[in-house]
Amino acid sequence: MTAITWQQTSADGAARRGWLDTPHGRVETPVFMPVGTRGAVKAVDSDDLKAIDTGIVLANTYHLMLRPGSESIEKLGGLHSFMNWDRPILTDSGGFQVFSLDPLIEEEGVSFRSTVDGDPVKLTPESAVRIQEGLGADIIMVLDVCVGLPAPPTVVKAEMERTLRWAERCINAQQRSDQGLFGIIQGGVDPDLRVLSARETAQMDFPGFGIGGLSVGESGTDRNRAIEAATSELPVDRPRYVMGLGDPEGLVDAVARGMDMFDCVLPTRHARHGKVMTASGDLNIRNQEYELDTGPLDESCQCLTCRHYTRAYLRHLFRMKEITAMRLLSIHNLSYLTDLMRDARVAITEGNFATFNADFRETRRPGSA
RNA sequence: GUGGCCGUAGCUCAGUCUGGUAGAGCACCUGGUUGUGGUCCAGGAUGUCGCGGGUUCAAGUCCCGUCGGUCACC
Repeated sequence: MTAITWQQTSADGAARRGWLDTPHGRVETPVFMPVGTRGAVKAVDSDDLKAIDTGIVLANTYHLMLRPGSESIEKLGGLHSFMNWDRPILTDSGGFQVFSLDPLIEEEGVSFRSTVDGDPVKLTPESAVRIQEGLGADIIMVLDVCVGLPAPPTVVKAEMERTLRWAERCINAQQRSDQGLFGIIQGGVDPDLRVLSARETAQMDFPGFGIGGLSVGESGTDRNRAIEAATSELPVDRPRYVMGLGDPEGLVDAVARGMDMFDCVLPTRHARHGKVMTASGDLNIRNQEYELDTGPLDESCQCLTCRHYTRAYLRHLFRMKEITAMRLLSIHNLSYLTDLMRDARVAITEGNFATFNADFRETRRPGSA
């Protein structure tokens, strides 16, 4: 009995719908997972997330190991209890920080300088697993090396191979049986490397697979090709998680190619910067054109923000840097992506995903509003 | 009343000594941010240089006058 299982409930072309079962319940896929780096999705709380119908959230090993420390969280009863979230949680391993914080990478592990106090911090495949076991998420990730693109092919290949070696070490380090450890596929935008990485990773029999190293500046065409290459080698009965992907078009592209899970800071970060995702395209709430606009952010949205507040009011709050603006815009953007995935699931079941995809793209086009 | 200082973009002010394309920060108007540092970056619009006269090829800058503000002293 593995902690994490996934089963397909319907499909339309390559797109697929399913159930992801975890110790904290079932999540319908495809699903978007809000990012709660330090045990909180910025600007919103767990009640807000439930109102949005968030099924699962992500938290971050690197940030939580520094503060408050996984030992503290373990003593406090684990991450679920700590953050008052009784639905599934996925923790990222710190692999992305390998990319974003530019640490020293050695075969043993990676060495960072702490972003909190400047102290040297080391993360190895074994310690990444140990820390994630202390945090107690339902799904944990292997420590990988995410290479910034573009990068020399030799570097992409070498770090993809290092990720494979580290994946083995993570499996050997795992002690808890009530968590699902996902492997991560690397290989940049080279389809051959993606195939190789996926084949080797799939042989390790993980209960699910992350596709990492994307959404780091590559074109949509390159990303889709990399996803397709990786998928060709992945088992059909395991969930596929595209790490860091969050732009609406990218999500639908990935769902069309059989991807099941996504996480991204985009909806919440954009919210804090005034950018709003809507069915008729993105808009910037600080723009002057909304000064006297009494409509909702998105006519087709039923979120708390769209039910109660006007664009004019939200523009005012945002320009005045009122904390409430961040909460309300975050609620909306998270709702938009959550609802987009819900609509995709329905379309898959009804067998009209292609129509859904075409309509989505048409209405998102600039000026179509 | 006398003396000093100040008056330049919506705001706060550089630039005046030593004349040579009207500037900065903030604010304003746009764009960017993908396994999170509420940041940051990039671009754009903005002028009766208080007013009047003079000197000069050329004045925000030098000279004279004047108006307004402010401080000190009577």
